[in-house]
Amino acid sequence: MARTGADTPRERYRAQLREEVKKHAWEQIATAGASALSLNAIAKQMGLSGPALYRYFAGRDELITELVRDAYRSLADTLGAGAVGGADLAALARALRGWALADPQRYFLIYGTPVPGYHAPADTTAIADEIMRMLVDACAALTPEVAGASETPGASFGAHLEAHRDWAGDHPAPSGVLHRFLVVWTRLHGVLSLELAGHFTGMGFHPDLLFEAELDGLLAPRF
Amino acid sequence: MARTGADTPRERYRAQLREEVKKHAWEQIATAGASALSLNAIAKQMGLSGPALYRYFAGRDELITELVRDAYRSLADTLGAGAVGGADLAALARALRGWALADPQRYFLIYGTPVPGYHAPADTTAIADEIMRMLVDACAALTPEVAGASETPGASFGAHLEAHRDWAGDHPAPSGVLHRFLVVWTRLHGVLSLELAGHFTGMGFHPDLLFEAELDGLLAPRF
DNA sequence: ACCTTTCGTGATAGCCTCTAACGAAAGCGT
DNA sequence: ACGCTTTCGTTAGAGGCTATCACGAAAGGT
Repeated sequence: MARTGADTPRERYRAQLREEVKKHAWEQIATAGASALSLNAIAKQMGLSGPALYRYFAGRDELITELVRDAYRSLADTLGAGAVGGADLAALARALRGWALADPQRYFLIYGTPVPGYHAPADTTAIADEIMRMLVDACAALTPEVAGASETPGASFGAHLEAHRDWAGDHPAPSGVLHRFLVVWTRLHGVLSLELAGHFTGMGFHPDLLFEAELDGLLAPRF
Repeated sequence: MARTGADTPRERYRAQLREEVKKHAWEQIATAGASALSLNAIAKQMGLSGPALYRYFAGRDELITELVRDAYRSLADTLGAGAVGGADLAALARALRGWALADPQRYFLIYGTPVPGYHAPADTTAIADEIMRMLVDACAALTPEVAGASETPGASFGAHLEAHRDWAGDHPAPSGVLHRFLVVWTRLHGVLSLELAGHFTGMGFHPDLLFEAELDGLLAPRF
């Protein structure tokens, strides 16, 4: 199968120009953040004049949505490549960190400050689910037998998840695994986002060691 | 002492108008995010015309910086009020969550996606240090005697912090406490920011229970 | 009552998004 | 190879924004 569904030369050119626009967009985002993304400036950089790009993108919002989609896709592919031959949570976590450090603003485009009005389209959230599923799988592979008993004593969150596990779809993981996944997700995002936002700069310690320490705790039988 | 250093009626009026501008700014931020903040729109809302506000704020950036400062100040006051009579980490954490839920965009203005070029002024980071110090104090109060031994076996991050504890200033806490503070900070931020960003919506479970579960782990002798 | 400082205004430049109308170019079918 | 049709890129324009400037008006201080 052809990777791009472009038979006619027009669609070919169209897809190519769209990609070039997105390339410039990522450069702008990396250097000045997503809020500074200017469709007009991109047109100038490409030697085009102003409204030309509106033949290819309905507007700034559609371009950003496309970038969000590509970011999710890139993360899913990176995690998929980082977990070849069995779901290894440690490898997944380190792949996530590497991907985030390669372009912090790309990470923030997905997991950063949300725009109050914005709602991601269905196909984007589908990729987000795919990412979450990979992490759930890795968590399930971690504790295959004692999965249900890895709860912190006194905390009834596992029981609560038992009654609210619809979001996991048809995944056969016990609720203890789902709990572990949520903890993995939130803890990794916590260290990563603070590091990427620069809140550790000037503190002196190495953020990767903090990340590894948290990861160690996540891999333990009772997290 | 007077709370505002406004003796003359001009300074009085000036401070009052600045506050009114900030009030409208917070409303805009809460409903459309910080990137949609418009100095011009605020002027119109106040019955003023365009450039009038430039008598009171040097520009959009200065207004946002002022809002960031106020947000830090508000959080520091909230945490300070939530920890009267000894530093209680659980109370501090719940006060933090309540403050964040009251205005998610205000939380993101501090801990959200950073603008690549921006650097906070010194007095703002001073309030940030004050907040961190309150959390470090609460962590120190948690484990007064076995503080140094609460490390995860195999993870040498505590030893690393021993050599890089300059950021803690003159705080007498052992490195184990500093490690615990970092873990508290990153974990609470992890759950909170994902909840505030809406990444849990549609999942069915109650985010406060997840928060409480994480907090439970944080209060344990070995986190 | 005067003088000075401050305030708010309109005008202007430059950036942005996005729409509309027009001419040019390229692909497509015959 | 020729014409038709679709698409492309352009300029012009509306409306919004930040920010600066110069001017008149208002208010405070002496």
